[in-house]
Amino acid sequence: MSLSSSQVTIRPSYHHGDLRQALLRAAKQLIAEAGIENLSLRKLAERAGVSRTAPYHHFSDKNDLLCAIAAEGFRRRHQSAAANFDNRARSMLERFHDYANGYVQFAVDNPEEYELMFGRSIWKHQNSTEELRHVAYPCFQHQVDMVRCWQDCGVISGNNALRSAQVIWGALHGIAKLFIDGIYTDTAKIEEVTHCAIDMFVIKYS
Amino acid sequence: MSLSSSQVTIRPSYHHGDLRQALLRAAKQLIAEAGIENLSLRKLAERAGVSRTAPYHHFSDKNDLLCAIAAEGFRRRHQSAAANFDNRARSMLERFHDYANGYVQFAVDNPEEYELMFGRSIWKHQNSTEELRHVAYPCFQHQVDMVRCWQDCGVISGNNALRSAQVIWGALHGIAKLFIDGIYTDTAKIEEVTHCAIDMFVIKYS
DNA sequence: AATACATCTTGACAGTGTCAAAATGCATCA
DNA sequence: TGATGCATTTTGACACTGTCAAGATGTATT
Repeated sequence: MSLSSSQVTIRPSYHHGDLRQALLRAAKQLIAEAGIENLSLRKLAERAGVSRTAPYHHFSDKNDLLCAIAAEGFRRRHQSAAANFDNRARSMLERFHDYANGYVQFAVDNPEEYELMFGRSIWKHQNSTEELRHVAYPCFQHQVDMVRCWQDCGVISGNNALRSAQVIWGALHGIAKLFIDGIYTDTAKIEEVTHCAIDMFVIKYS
Repeated sequence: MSLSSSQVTIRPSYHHGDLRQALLRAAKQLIAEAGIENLSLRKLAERAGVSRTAPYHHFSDKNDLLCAIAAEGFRRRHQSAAANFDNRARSMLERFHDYANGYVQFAVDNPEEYELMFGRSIWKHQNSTEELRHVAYPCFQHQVDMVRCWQDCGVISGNNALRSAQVIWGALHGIAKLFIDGIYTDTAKIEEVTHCAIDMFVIKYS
C-alpha cells in the first residue's frame, strides 16, 4: 500500500495517512492525463491504492470532490492575480495587460482545471459547495475591484465597474473557452487575439 | 407503438417510419427537460418506443447523435443571423445591435442546445462529425464576413476582420456562458451587460 | 484493557454505452 | 408468385459507472 514519499506532514494519522490530500493529488493527475470526463471515482481510488468506496469518507460524492479541486484552482488563480495587481514595478496599464494575458494563459495552460472551475456542472443546480463559493466569490469580487481601479486611473473606459468587469471577464472567458474547446484552432495566435481584446478596452490618448 | 401525429412525410418507409427524426425530436425534448448530462441513449430509446440499441442503426454512437442535434442548432442560428443581417429595414448599426443581442438571447434561451453546440465534448479530440463541421464552419465564417462589413461601414472599430470577429464573438460567447452556467446570476441584466459590450466595439462619433 | 469512533473494505444495485448475434419486416427480382 | 437480400430492430451480454449498506479494521480515549 506504499505511502507516498512526499508525506512529510506530522504523521500518518490514520490508516492511510492523509487520504483526502492524496485523492486530490491523484485526481488532478488523472484529470490532466485524460480529462475530466474520463475521471471516475473508481479509477481514482485504485490510483490512490484504496478500495472503491474509501473516497466517500472524505468527499460526500463525486461533485464534492470536483468542487474541492475547483476551489484549489480559484485559490491559485486569485493569488496569482493579486500578486500581479500588486506588482509596483509595473504601470497600471501594464498590470492590466498582465492581468488579461495571465487570465487567458492560465485557462489555456490548465484547460481541464479551468473547465472544472467554470463548467456548468459545478455551478448549476445548487451544486456548488460552501467551500467553493467561499473561495470563488472573493476571486470574482477582486476582478471588479481591479477594474474599478483601472477605470479610476484612466486606463480603461467605462464608468460602471461591475458592468465593465463583467464584459471584460466575459471577453477573456469567451476567448479562452473558444481556444480550449477547440473552436479557435490557431493556438499560436492566442496572445494576438487577447491583445486585440485588450486594445478594445484600453483608453487611447492620441 | 403509436406513430407520432406530425408524421406527414411521404410514408413510413420501414418498421418505425422515420426513427432517426423521431430520435432527434425526442432527444431535444429530453435535453430540454433534464439537461444534456442526463440524456442517456437508453432513456431516449424508451421515449421513442424502441429497444436500447435501435438508435445505433441511425447514429454510430452517442457523440454522433449529439453532433446531429448541434448541427441543427447551427443551421437555425445561421439562418437567424443571416435574416437579421439582411434586414434592410434596419441600419447597419442597428443590425450590429440586433446581431449581438440576438446571439446572447439565443444562447440564454436555449442553454442546453447552446452548450451542445459549443461544449468541449463535441469539438475536442476529433469528435466533430463531418456533417457538423460542414454546417458550423460557414456559420463561423459568416460572423467574420459580417464584422468585415461593419468595419467597412465604420460601425465598429478595428481593421483586422478576423481578429475583431474573434474578439467580439469571444465576448458574446463569454457573457452568454457566464450567464448560462450560473456564474452571472442576475439574469435581468443580460441585455444591459450585452449593451455594455456592444458599446465597447462600436465607434462613437462625438 | 475496554470502549468509541474514524476509517476502510466487501457486496450489492441500478444505471450507462456499446458490441454480437439473432429475429423481423420490406422491396426487389426470378 | 415466391425467394432472396438487405435495412431495421431486438435480445443478450459485457465492462464500466456512482453510490448505498453492512461489516471489518485500526486508532484514540477513558
